[in-house]
Amino acid sequence: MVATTDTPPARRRRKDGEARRAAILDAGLDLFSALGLHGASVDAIAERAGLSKTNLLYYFPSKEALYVAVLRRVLDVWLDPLQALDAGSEPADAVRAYIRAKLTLSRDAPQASRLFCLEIVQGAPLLRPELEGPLRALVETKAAIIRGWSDAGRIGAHDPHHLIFSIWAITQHYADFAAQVDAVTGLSLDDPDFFERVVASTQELILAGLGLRSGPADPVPG
Amino acid sequence: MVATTDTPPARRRRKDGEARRAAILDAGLDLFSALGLHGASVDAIAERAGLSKTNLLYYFPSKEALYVAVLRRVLDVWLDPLQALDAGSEPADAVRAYIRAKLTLSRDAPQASRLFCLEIVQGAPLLRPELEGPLRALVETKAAIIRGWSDAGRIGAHDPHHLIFSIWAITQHYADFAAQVDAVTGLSLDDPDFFERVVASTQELILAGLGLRSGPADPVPG
DNA sequence: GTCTATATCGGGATAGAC
DNA sequence: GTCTATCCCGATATAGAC
Repeated sequence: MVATTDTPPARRRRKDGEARRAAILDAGLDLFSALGLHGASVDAIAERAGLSKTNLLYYFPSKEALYVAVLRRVLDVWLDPLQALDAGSEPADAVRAYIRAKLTLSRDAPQASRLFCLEIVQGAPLLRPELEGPLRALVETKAAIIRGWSDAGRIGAHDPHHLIFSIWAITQHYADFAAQVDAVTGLSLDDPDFFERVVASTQELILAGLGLRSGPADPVPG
Repeated sequence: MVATTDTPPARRRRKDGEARRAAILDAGLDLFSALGLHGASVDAIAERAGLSKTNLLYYFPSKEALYVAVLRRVLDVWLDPLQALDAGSEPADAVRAYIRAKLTLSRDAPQASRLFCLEIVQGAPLLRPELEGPLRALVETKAAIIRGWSDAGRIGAHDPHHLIFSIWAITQHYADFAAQVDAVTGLSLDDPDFFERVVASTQELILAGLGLRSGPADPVPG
């Protein structure tokens, strides 16, 4: 088939290719997060992405290569909110904002959270270097900020690592264990009311742990 | 070793069978928790359990049947500590004990925690009924106890479900995300010192959230 | 870039001897 | 209860035409 538009064929093809790749990555995230690396088949991913199995393997040389590509993309989203936690803000505001950002991510990108969880639970065979490098460095930076706050008496003394882990654990729980939360309560973060209650409860818990009285609620964006 | 005693052959054989089954279940837990249902092969499980693949399939009719058996066993261990949380105790003592029990489980049975996590993250396809039945009922019972405490003014007002989820999330985090905790801190719950610090931090955080401790976490009152 | 056809293989499960 | 041999299917990946 020839190019039927006046768009230069080369450019056109490349743009389609990018869209195709993105669709494949999306489909991969869907299925890998639900079924695991070995539970998801290339065939099923291809079908969801709207192309054939062989065609998918034209874009990614192998299933594992696709999996790694999906995972890399997830990790980027992952590190994002923590980057934003900065020393300049008031501690209570910074922590509140961070909790809301993490829970928003759990609501809007639960599959990314789950895939990340699957990978870590299984020992992070592929992610280990990323965790020991960039993640560790980032956590140390932020831990230093928190320690600075407590040294200045702006928050109570608390192990910064444990604080960060606790926030991660609680906020990601609502994405990773959504099936359990739903089974027990019948609710999910997609319910706006429930979402706000979870945000408030988590903020109260963490701020109380830091010895900060829970002040006025943070502004709801939107 | 052969049966050279006067033990009746039938009884003896049955006892061996039970031991075999247990060995298979152990091996299954090892591999399923590390590789997932589809990632672990019957062959590998059999090898770890010290028998042949076909022989394993004499004890369990199929891979999935074995997987379910492993999962059921995990669930029993799972529900155990929550059962122990009772209304009679002082709230602070009950919560402290529960947190310690859960973290002890995370230390001593991390694979069980991880397998459970894998299953829930993937939507709990097999466990759903158990979650909506027994687990939900148990949580409701315990939530009622907690609500009773806050109604009586013995703890601050706090959503009981969120409290339970938070405790689960934090305590299981140290088993399920052990790879990440290790990558960031270089420590694990197997380190007795680290274990005690995690117990103390978690207890302080949760108790503060319940209003059972005022101000920053400071073990020395004064 | 996309298709059809096919090579190849691992792994779950069964048959039947002992 | 345990073994050897085998069947069979699904799934990854490749070859080659268009």
